Amino acid sequence: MDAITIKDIARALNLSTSTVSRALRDSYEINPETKRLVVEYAARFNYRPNPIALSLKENRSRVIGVIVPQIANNYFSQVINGIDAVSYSRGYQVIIFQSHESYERELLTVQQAVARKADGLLISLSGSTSDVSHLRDLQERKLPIVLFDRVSKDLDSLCVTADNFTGAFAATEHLIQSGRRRIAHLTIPSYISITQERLAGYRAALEKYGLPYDENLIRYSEFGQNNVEPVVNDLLDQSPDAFFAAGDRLALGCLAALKKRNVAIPEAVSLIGFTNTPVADLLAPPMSTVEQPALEIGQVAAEQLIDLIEGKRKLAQPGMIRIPTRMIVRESSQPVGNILQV
Amino acid sequence: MDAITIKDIARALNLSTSTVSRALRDSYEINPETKRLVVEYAARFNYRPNPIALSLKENRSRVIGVIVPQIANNYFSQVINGIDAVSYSRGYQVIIFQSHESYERELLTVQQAVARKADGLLISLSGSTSDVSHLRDLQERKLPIVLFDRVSKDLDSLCVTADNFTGAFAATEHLIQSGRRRIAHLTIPSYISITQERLAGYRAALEKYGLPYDENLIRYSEFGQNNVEPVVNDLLDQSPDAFFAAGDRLALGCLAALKKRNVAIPEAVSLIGFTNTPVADLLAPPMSTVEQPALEIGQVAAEQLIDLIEGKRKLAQPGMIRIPTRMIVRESSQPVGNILQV
DNA sequence: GTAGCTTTCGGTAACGTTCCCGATAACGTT
DNA sequence: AACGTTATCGGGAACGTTACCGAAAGCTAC
Repeated sequence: MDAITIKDIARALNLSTSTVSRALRDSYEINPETKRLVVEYAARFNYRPNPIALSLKENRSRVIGVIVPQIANNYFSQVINGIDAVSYSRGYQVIIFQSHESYERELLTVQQAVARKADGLLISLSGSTSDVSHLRDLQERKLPIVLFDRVSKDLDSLCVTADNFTGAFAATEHLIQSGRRRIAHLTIPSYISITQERLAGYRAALEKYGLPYDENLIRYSEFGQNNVEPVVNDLLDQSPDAFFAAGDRLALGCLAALKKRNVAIPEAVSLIGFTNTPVADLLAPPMSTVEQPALEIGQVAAEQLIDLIEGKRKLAQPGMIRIPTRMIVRESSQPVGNILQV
Repeated sequence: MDAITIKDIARALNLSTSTVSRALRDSYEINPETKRLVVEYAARFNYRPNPIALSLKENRSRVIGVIVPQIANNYFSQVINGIDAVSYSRGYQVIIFQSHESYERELLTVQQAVARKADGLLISLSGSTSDVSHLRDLQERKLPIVLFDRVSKDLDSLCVTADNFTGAFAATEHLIQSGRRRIAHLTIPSYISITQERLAGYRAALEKYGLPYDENLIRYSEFGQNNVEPVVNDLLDQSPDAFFAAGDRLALGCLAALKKRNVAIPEAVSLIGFTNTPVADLLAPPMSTVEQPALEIGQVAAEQLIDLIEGKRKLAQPGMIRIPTRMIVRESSQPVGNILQV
């Protein structure tokens, strides 16, 4: 037995489909008695409106497309949780796509989302995306888009990110204040906005304390933990006394590489990550981190997008919403003299 | 401008929609010249068939519904990656739903997936699900369903899980062989199948070595790291010399609780988890784990489901596919005398 | 030269739903 | 008594696509 339709109800009750439709939507022009009949019958046979038929008819779907580089990343899955919670409570369904850090896959998934008539898109750009014209096209076709985390200034859209500058500034300042002078910065490929913001925060902190900005201490690493190790090894030749890693994977990869080389943390080098892993204080040593409010970013992004979809906010009103970060100092970035106290 | 449809092409080329449709599907009964015209025009205006219209017409959607308790869990996100890879290459799209370990949410999401005309369902049961009649109903309506990880014997479906019994047996045996005698087992609520399988493996290993099975050493914990701590504290009163945690969250929660109580690992108690976290060897101490092949479970489950959907496998042919686990011994379960060697 | 075949296309219904336009009564108004 | 109003319902089209049925034109074959 397949699902019951409005036609089945109409046939069974000797009514027309339009009457049944109106009865179910509680239209004023239907006799209360008829309404009762229809509603009861529908309830008895567990009638559910077919969302596909509705999508076809109304050219909308009550679906939000979410495109992230990777689901298997605690940061993104927490963002998705935030998106999910808000969408759910406002009557939208979420479809998740992964770009796998590939520009081509991002293009494909965006097309799929559009084909599925998603009412709006929530996107964190892939690491290899440097051209956002595919998104600009969609925006010109009036498709609501909100970017989060990995945003781009080349697109006039609403963006929701962590306060990367302030977070990076605080992390760097913390390292400087705990006596570090040669602070390496490990970050992700550079088109992505967050890279530049964090780099700017790092640089601003150096400047504040009169430290030189040494390009040899900046390294870009591709994604994936395995790619981090050679970069870290390479950086060690510059004899840094601290690492500031600009991302989740980077921080863990950095930690793993340093441990493999038997570099003492925090005695030899200090380490602080820009991340969101819940196990940071279970690591060896417990890792200092700048925490991004992933859940909140997801919630805010979803709220903004749905406001956009429902016309509560005007389209093409770009802007940047920054959610504050929180620095958590743990053992990995203690000043050397203080280690025993911890 | 909205997306171009078959009608637009027909109008522009002075053809009928049926001709255009057939031309695009490369039907033999269309003049090659006409075909060329249509295909070129479609390519030029970037025509994409509307999947919603197709779903409505064919009562299928090329969509697989995946229902997991939580996305923000490395195990599940890896499974999803496996599902995603296979589905993608076989032309299916994946829609992910979260049950948030709630039976009610599971019911709801299943209904949504069905309403969206998912061609099949891939489900890992929620922790509070003890009744699977909602799934049995769907199965009787010929909807292909494959369970993974958290499966139920009350449903005659294909199941894909890790080899929980063998994995738990190996973990317990390893603890025994490294000199532990009072091995606590921390596990999740008991309706779920994996609980029972792992418990059975644990018990079998005890029996093999003539150790008593002490129910006081078995504890069930709800999900969420915060819920683990009181359970661990309670267990410590039974003076165990080892912990075998049956899940991702449990192992981490256990580690956190033990560290908080300053219980030395592995000197005082040994710890081994049944988990999938990529940071296990970065923890303090590096945590021994029984690794579940999450990616492979996802791949196999997706393959089985798609075979089912495409009729390559007969329906209602229940079975259990067990994917081997792999035990990785790290410092947290070293015999006390050996610690310094590591 | 007529029957039958092939080639190539068009028309229409159908999937489930909503919305617009009527239609039919019963009723009230003047 | 003629007309407008209200309450209640049905019919049809439309969303994009495909499948079935048919139909015209040209051809072959007897």
